[in-house]
Amino acid sequence: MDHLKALDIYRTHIEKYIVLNDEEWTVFKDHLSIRTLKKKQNFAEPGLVCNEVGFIILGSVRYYNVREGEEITGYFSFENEFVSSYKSFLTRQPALNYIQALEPTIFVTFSQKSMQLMLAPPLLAYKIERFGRLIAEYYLCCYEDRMTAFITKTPEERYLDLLSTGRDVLQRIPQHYIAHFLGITPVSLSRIRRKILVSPL
Amino acid sequence: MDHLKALDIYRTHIEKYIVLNDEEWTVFKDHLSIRTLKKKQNFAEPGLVCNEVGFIILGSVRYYNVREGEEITGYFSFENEFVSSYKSFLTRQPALNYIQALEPTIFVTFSQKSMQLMLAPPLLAYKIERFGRLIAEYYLCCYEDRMTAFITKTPEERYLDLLSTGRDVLQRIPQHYIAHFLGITPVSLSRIRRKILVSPL
DNA sequence: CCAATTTCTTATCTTTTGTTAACGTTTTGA
DNA sequence: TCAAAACGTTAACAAAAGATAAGAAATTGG
Repeated sequence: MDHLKALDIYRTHIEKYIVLNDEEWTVFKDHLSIRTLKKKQNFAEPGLVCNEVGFIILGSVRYYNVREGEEITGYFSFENEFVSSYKSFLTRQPALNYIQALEPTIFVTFSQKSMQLMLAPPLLAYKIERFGRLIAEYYLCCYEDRMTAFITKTPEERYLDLLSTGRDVLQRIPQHYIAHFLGITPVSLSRIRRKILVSPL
Repeated sequence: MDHLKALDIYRTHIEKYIVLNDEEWTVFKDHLSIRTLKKKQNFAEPGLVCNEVGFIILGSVRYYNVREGEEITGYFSFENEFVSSYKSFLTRQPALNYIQALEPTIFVTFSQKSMQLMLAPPLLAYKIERFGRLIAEYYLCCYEDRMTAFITKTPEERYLDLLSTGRDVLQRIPQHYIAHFLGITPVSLSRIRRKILVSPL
């Protein structure tokens, strides 16, 4: 995967948010970097401000917190999704969570500083405001769905939802990560799976 | 509470997001409405697109879903907070939840249509893009905190957090609403409260 | 002011979930 | 390739939470 190819993919995907002409893209592109992580390396970690918003070209990450020595996985992201400890990025407060590569992962990233520069009025400001708005809205919709599921559904239902909509998530991710993502323990998820196997639906 | 007073309060509060000069305010103001709800009336409901973003001048609301005939309260908002079924507002898909006034409540609102009009390039567009970005970011930070608490904390800890940071929430809201907000049943919350009373800290 | 409703607590019983540990399988990395 | 580590399942027990019901207290709405 060479850099130009990665940037092309990025440009194509953000066209859902903002369409840049060649002049704008030239400026924007200079604010983008390629970042690669090996498996288990961190994109973000607690105590450090997350200064970047990434976009996964290839690979995947998990978001997790450490509580009483245990890792609790809260979320995953895959190809063509944005990745950031976004509250930290926005507020410049230290992050509370790790973001860790689950496999060798290639990102296109821009920094908080670049965001500020591009928001300063010359060429791109207007479109970057929109870009920032749409990224925030994208995250917000994810969170709203997830929060609603937690309030109104049982762990078993959330697992079944994941089964039906979950693309290849369940194949690519260790099951005990999925368990925490669902808000339960790995043992409990194993029980739910057996129950479903025995009496499917 | 007369309308001019309410609009003044609104203008003051949104200055955290965008500062409008008098000309801009004049235009913006024409897109604002005052909406009042009696106790138990709905700001939004399932099946209908939520076409407004409100801001509470006086009063409070709860967000809730209905599941198997039971109302499950997921969130609250009070004075000086935005109110909307925001994903519905953004996507123009029907909302999944009710938003109900907990007491007689006064809102300043703008509509989806106004948002679109103000985003169309003449005077305000740039500032409205920013406004939209900052509202989305505001919501996103709320959601991120809440989601993290759900993944990493027990119901008892979430209740203690609410006790320490909860302003007057606990005084103003029936306890069984709080219970669902914490992700547990009212009976269970009652038990947690007793446990804390018996052995505080 | 008072009856009706809502709210909170408590008790009992049931179900679900967590904890710990054991065991077999799979994956990993040197 | 092979030993170590990670992973998933299962069992047994403990702890937490849900369901239901009853009763007291508080609030509400005529």
